[in-house]
Amino acid sequence: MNYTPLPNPQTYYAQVWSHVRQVPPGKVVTYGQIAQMIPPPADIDPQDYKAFSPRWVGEAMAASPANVPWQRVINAQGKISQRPGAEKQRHLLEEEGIPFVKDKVDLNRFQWRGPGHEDEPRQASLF
DNA sequence: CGCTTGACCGGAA
DNA sequence: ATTCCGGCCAAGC
Repeated sequence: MNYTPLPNPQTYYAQVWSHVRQVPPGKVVTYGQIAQMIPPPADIDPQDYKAFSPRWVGEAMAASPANVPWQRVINAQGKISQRPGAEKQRHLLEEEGIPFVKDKVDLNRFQWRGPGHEDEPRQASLF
C-alpha cells in the first residue's frame, strides 16, 4: 500500500494538543476520539488514517507541552494505558473527581462529548 | 541504513 | 471474559 508519512507530524501533534486543551476538568476522552476530531491529512488514505491515528495521538501525548492536560486522555476501554507514570495519571484524574472502578472509568458518564456539550445538565425526571 | 518499540483500536479466535 | 493479530507511522539506537 501507499507508504505515505504524515506531511508534518509536528503540525498534527499541535492539532491534537489543541483539542485536548478543550477537555474540561472532570471529563476524559479517548485516543481514538481525539483522532476522529482531526480531519485526515490530504496525503493519507482515510482507511490508513482510521487504523493508525489513535497511535499518533498517543505519540503526541508523549511529546505534549506542559499546558496540555494529557491526563484526561485514556484508552477506548476506559483504562489508563500501562506505562511508567500511570499511577500519577490516575491520581490526577481522581483529584478531578473521576472515580475508578476496577481500574476503569465509566465512559458513559465521564467521556467528554465535545464542544457544545460542555456540561450536559441531566434533564430532571418529570416524575 | 535496518530493526525494534510504542500513552491504540477493532475484530477474530 | 481474554489473547492474538493486522494496520504500516515516528523516533531511537
